[in-house]
Amino acid sequence: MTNPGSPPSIPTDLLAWYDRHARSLPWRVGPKERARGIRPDPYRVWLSEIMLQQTTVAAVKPYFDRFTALWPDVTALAASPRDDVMKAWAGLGYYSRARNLHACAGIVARDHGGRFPTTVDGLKALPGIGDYTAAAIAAIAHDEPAPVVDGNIERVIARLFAIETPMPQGKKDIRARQADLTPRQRAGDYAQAMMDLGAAICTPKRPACVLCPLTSECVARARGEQERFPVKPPKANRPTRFGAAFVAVRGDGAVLLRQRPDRGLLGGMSEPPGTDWTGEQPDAPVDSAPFAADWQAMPAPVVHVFTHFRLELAVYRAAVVADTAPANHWWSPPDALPGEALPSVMKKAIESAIPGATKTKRSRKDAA
DNA sequence: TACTCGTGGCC
DNA sequence: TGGCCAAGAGT
Repeated sequence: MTNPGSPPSIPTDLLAWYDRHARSLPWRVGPKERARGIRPDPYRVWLSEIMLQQTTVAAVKPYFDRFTALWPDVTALAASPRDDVMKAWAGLGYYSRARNLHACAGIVARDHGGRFPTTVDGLKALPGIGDYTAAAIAAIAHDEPAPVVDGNIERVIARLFAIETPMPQGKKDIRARQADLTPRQRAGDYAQAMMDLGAAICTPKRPACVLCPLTSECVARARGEQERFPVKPPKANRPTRFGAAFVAVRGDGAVLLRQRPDRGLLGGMSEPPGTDWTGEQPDAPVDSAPFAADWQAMPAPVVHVFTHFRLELAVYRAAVVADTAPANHWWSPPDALPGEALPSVMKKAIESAIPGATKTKRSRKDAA
């Protein structure tokens, strides 16, 4: 697929800009080092790309540092219990990424001798690696001229060529444009340059066109309607669901937890026992408690917004005397609670019942 | 294809 | 304040 209208100066101008303005990131080999022949570690490229899926750079940084300290290479990650990975991922969201991360590490360690495939097709065969991530790893780690298209690049190209087809149908055209633009040399730097441009200059709102190295080549800019692209359909409404969570506290401060099923929402993560989440306010949630106790309702529900619904979670607390836990439940003592695989919504629920319980002693002291 | 799947920051 | 958005993948 070729697009004769693509000015060949776009990759050249962009790489010249990148040489001066590349962001310094923990997982990145910058253009200067890259020119000296330093190659990125495919493990670190892979790990960062998985973490960065639908997630901001600022949110990823501390997780990337922790993961690489705990697991310096893919063999170490594969050898670790999956629950340790889920605990380290807690709070980052999209938990299927953590499950697939561990599965992928196992396959690379056992079936590929600890080395990642170098081709797009080989990478795409691995769990958690789709079109974008396969192209990104091939380009960044191996300088393969694979067409990388993420949300940033989609926006940049939609504006450069004023692509009117609404997303996601327009992705096909954008991918063809990107395949045509991607240079045979410095494909990894080119992909990262496009993403940096989208993140820093060609932003969704109020793009800084006066600072853009491609401003003279941008069709949308020439028409003065850069913010109209990419064209997207209107979004569906977010319904509200209701549920209840039961925070049982033992005399020593331990909290009763259970593990969620492996698939679906928050799959494989931990939580206090609770009701299902439904579209209606439950009449008597206490009837659904894991056991009879003096359940005290917290004054306000925890409100949490997921991608496609909003949750109002009524939280109940009870002091209980117990030396056993129901099947598939366990008592998590105070010093273990901050390290549990608790998604943010469940940390919020526990915090509303026991302020400070999910924070480490150090972070509590730092906050004070 | 269209839906599911988290979280936090921004204006 | 709430809608939008972020280096998407799996089904």
